[in-house]
Amino acid sequence: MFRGQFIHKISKTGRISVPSKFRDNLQKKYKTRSLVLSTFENSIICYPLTEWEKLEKKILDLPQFKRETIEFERYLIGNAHECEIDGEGRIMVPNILRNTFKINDSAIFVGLLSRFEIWSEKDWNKSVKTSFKKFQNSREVINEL
Amino acid sequence: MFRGQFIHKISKTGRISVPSKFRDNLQKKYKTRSLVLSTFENSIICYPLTEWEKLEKKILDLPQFKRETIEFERYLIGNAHECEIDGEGRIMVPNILRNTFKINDSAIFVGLLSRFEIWSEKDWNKSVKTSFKKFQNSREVINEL
DNA sequence: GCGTATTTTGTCATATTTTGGCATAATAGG
DNA sequence: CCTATTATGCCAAAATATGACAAAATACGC
Repeated sequence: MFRGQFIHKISKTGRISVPSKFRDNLQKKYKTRSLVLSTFENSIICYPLTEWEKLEKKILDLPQFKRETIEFERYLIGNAHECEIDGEGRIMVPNILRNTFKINDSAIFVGLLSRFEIWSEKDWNKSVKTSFKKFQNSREVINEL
Repeated sequence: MFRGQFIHKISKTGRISVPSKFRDNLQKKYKTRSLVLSTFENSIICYPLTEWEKLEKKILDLPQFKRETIEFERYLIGNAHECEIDGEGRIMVPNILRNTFKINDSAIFVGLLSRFEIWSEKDWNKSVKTSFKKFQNSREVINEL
């Protein structure tokens, strides 16, 4: 499972090393060295390739001309890029995604069980400020846990 | 069961020894040498790995694009780090958590039955001052005991 | 209270991870 | 086809985590 937060430097060319714990999990649990990066809310969302493909299968079952399907696809699939992890444990974050989220110097990796997110420091800090409050609200929903 | 309070020194690198009573309980009752540390209110919350994984399983069943799920995950999972107890009974507290709660010199371990918390001395002392009053209020609510 | 056993803490050496730099390869644009 | 730009592979330095050992502090039994 992907968990926790890690802050890493990103090179001028968009290279960044994936946290080693994430890499281990990727290898052991998902048997892959590839990630699919896409956009979601204010950050880059990252799926193990194998998980992403499951998601695609589910999306294929949605009614293909329904407005919601198309809009969901344009957003999630239309921004998806496959990235392989190199020998040093790094990936290249595509420019389009980097520019969209203004990820320049450092980036925060945030584990979310079966996937993780990459945030710009600035946006993450902004989101953290309200995160406990949001958590409090979401807690109501998840009372039975 | 985890009970009571213990104060321990934390090294510059973030290493701290887990109270031996907690270690014994972890081994005997939960059959693990690993903890998961996360944030909750004003301290680091610590679960035996085996208990934590039960929680994760429940979370995995929630709809993954729903707002509440994500906000819950970002807060609880996004701050969760697995820590193994080493040969000397110590764990490494990740920098991110240490910085969040300003745990620098000494830390207080507080047992809460199936889990425990790690506090900075300062915050713990602050919380102690109001804790009897809070207890008085909570007493009204906890009727069925 | 005293001696022994256990627990906690400090230090150092080693291993792993992350980062930066550079040379080469691939690609796109003119 | 040549050039400019971007991507990739490789190496090494820096930063960080881990393991081992030993000293200090504390708890325990007598």
